[in-house]
Amino acid sequence: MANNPRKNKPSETDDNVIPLIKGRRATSYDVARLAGVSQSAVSRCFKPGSSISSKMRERVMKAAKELEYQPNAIARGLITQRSNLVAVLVSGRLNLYYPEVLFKITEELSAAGLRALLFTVENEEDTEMVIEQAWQFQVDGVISASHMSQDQYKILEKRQIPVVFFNRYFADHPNTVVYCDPAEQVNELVAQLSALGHRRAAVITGPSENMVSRERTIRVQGSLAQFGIEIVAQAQGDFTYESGASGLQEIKAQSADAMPSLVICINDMMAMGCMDEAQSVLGLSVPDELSIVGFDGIGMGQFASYELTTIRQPIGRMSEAAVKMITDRVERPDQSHEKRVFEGAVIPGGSIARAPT
Amino acid sequence: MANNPRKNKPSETDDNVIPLIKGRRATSYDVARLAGVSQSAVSRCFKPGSSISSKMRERVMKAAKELEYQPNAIARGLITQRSNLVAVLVSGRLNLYYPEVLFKITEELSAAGLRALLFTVENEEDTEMVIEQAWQFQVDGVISASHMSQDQYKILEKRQIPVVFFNRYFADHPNTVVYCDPAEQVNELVAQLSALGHRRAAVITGPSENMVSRERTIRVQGSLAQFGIEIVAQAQGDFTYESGASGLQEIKAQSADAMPSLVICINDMMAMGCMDEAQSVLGLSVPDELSIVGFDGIGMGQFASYELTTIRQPIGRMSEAAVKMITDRVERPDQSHEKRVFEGAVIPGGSIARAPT
DNA sequence: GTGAAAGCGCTAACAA
DNA sequence: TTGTTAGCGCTTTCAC
Repeated sequence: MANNPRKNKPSETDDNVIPLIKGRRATSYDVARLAGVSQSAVSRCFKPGSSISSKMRERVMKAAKELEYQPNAIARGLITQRSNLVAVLVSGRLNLYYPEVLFKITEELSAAGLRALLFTVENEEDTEMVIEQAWQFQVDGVISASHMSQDQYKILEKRQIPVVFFNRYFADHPNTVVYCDPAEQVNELVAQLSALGHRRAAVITGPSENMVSRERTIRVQGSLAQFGIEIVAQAQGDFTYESGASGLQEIKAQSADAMPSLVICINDMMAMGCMDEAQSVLGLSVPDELSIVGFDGIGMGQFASYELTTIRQPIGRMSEAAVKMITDRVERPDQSHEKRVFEGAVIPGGSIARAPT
Repeated sequence: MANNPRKNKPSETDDNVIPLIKGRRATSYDVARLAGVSQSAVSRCFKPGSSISSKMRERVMKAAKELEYQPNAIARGLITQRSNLVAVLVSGRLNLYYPEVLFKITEELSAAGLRALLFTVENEEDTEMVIEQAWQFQVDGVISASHMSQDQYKILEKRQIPVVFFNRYFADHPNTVVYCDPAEQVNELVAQLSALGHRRAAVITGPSENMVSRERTIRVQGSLAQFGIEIVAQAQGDFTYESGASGLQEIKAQSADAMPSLVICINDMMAMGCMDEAQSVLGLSVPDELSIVGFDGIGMGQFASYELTTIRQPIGRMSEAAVKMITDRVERPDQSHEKRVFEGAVIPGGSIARAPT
């Protein structure tokens, strides 16, 4: 760096000649010099809870303000081995079809003094790259709301980077997880549907490798069985609007003789696609001829065109929990794994009615 | 750091005693020692385009792989004065009502080798804080898709942090900007509407302090005037679905005697709210009794319940441009300001029809 | 309570 | 081509 004349510890001669090179950001040394104190004193002023006299603090802060000094988080991270960066992994689909999640997580991280390093992940190779990037940037932790293989997780584990899974986990490998298991609410909702006379249902699931989809599907199947409602057709979607629409067509094909009176979609976005397809294409009125329910509780589901009956996830509390779990594990890396399970909440809507006779 | 016995340049005795402390991440020194080369040789291997022999590279890479070494981006950033971090500022509303934007920007940043440090901004004070945070983290640049005052911008300017504004700019202050001016497309669409016999229109605007809203409103007003279409009512919304709905009510109140045959909403989300309100609450059929158009071209607008006629922004190309402009200015900070203006594209939909007679 | 000094992991002169 | 060396800006002992 010969072309940068700057030195961390300026010589006596520099002292008066160059109070502050124009355009260069002030360092703790600049502040120290201006305040006439040692550099470590400046450092202490910016570290909460260090022993320092009030006159010292005052002098330093005055100089700092004058130079617009703010500690360099990168340099701090280098020495403290804490970057205050958390990698947040989301898939494009998640963000498009459930934007609330990313938003809430970022807010909670921010409230905890952490910054979100955002990564969008579309496939396994992306995840691979993202893990390396996160490692290079010394992230303190990872919140993963996208797909991650067990092998990939093991890399993070070996590197001792705390990971919190958001709405997914490995059943056969210990991990820290926050998710929503709406078992009770599924029962509650299916009970309602049963009381409304529904006896023949169809299900539109998400991708088979997706945890959330699998869990919800199992809950739904269990509840339907318990209430004696038959599953006459089942289609697999990919959480998108379009797949909700095509899913309904598939259901129709599967049950050529008699359509079910109820379609349970494993997320709201598919439920919306399904509803539109029913009304616009198949000419089935919702809810009079076909009842539809979803999962998630996304904002759009409540638009007047849909008024979707659904089971909401407590995204705010889940995000808060995820961040808390990360910070806990950053503080104490030996902390054991933990699984925090939240309940859902049935959101009544206009998309269900008494089964047609 | 007395409890960390590690030294960057290990003494001879360390050499054999501690090949690699368990659980600690490998540094370039560890790799150098294992490969039996100097530390700077390791550094060179990881810097593309540096002169190094192939056998050296091979040896180093072998050792690096063995130790799972990846260069520390934080330390690198400290010395190169380049963090490879770009602050991305979005408002919660933008992300909820236009999630494509954040997604695209992040993807493009990633393709350019930059990481997105995500900040959600709700108000002026947030922006203030975010600017300080970004400064502390030594971000190479800022992409702002949320509100920022001119004073706040000047802080960034003084600190020589390149800023690219996404769909907003200061008219009276030089700045670097990417935005969409759909002047042509507004004309094109209004011409169509005129041909369909519309003579009385209403407009639902966004917040008056919002650039995008103001620009679009002006374009719309100009075009309507040009085609001799009267604006019989105008309501102000805040880009949300709800404000689209209430906006229509306000329009109805303003034009008690005779409703307009056309409502132009300044974004899609309000258009959707407006459409739902028209059909579900006011019992006005869209498009037969009321034509509605929007702006943005969000995915949801194309759902079968809406099939919104709208003017799309080329988000992908705009994001690409924004990232290019940032990287250019990181390379050469003296680069002059630039304004890249994109056109829109009319997306035909089912939300407009011949004006009722 | 304060300052001196070491060093976090890396890059980039410079010398060999 | 390779090694030596001097920092990047900060935190944290350790003396005083």
